[in-house]
Amino acid sequence: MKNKDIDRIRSFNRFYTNHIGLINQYIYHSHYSLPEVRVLFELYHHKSLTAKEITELVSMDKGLLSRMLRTFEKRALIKRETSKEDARATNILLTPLGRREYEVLDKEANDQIDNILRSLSRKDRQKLIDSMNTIKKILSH
Amino acid sequence: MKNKDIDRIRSFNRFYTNHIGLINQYIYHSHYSLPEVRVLFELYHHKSLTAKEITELVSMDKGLLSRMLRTFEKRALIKRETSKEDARATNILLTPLGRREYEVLDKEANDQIDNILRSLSRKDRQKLIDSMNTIKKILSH
DNA sequence: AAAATTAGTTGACAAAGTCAACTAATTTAC
DNA sequence: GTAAATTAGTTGACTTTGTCAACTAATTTT
Repeated sequence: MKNKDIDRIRSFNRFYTNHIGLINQYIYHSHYSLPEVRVLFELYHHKSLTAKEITELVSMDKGLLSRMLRTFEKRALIKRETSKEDARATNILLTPLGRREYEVLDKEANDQIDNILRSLSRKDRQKLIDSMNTIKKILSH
Repeated sequence: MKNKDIDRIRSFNRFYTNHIGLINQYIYHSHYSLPEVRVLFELYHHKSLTAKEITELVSMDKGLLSRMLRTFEKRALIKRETSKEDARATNILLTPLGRREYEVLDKEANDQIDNILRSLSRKDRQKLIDSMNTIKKILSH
């Protein structure tokens, strides 16, 4: 039955939106906002990115990002290097301090998930991860 | 391996946040914002709610909700009735127009999901829903 | 070499959310 | 039974987040 399927999926979407919201609250209470964490995440996992690339990765307005990067720069979290190939573009990368800051957030996020996993049996944990992988694979087409 | 599990879950969370974001964009382009849709959803599924109850259901600031309800009232989407039992509280319910408006949004959301399901084989569809139910059950404890 | 495009910055603004003070109604506690 | 405390909802002031368009400087395209 198709309609029932749709309802189940929408119900899951509501449920999971809520679930992720609860998880994010935690990191949210650091002095980084969620969009800031996402940008730091991308910078951490890429060595170097242009502002353009970041806006695409996290689908953020370039004006907004520009200001965010300025505050990151003031806090010495990032370093900018004008691209050799194209002087319009700037390569942005985390400073050692920026990397350390991200690692704190990363640790908090890990702990958060770890707390949830801890409350589950090994069997449920495996089922959870299998289900997530299944969903990801199916929806990635 | 626990760390790998954590990574997989975080990866799924990023993936699904993004996925839901894409789905929501669609409804977002109606003239209702996401929080507005959530409030309409709750009102649609409850006949009558107090403002207090709504703030709890969608975890929204009461000031913000108060203003939102005022605009809903101006657009004749809701009706308010002072509670007989407690004159501080107001029972809020959708007008017939409000219900029709929500049904349009609901239809759009269904179509959105339906489009995704359409692209899947029956087998994948079943696996997708099973996985969602599994996750929901495991994480609801 | 002029015209069009692109990366990033800036300013003006709109939308969303937070917080505390306030009113009116209702409990609670003496 | 009445004063004090609590509760539902409104309002105002403010912050944060996001949008949009104009602008500068560099680079392609024609």
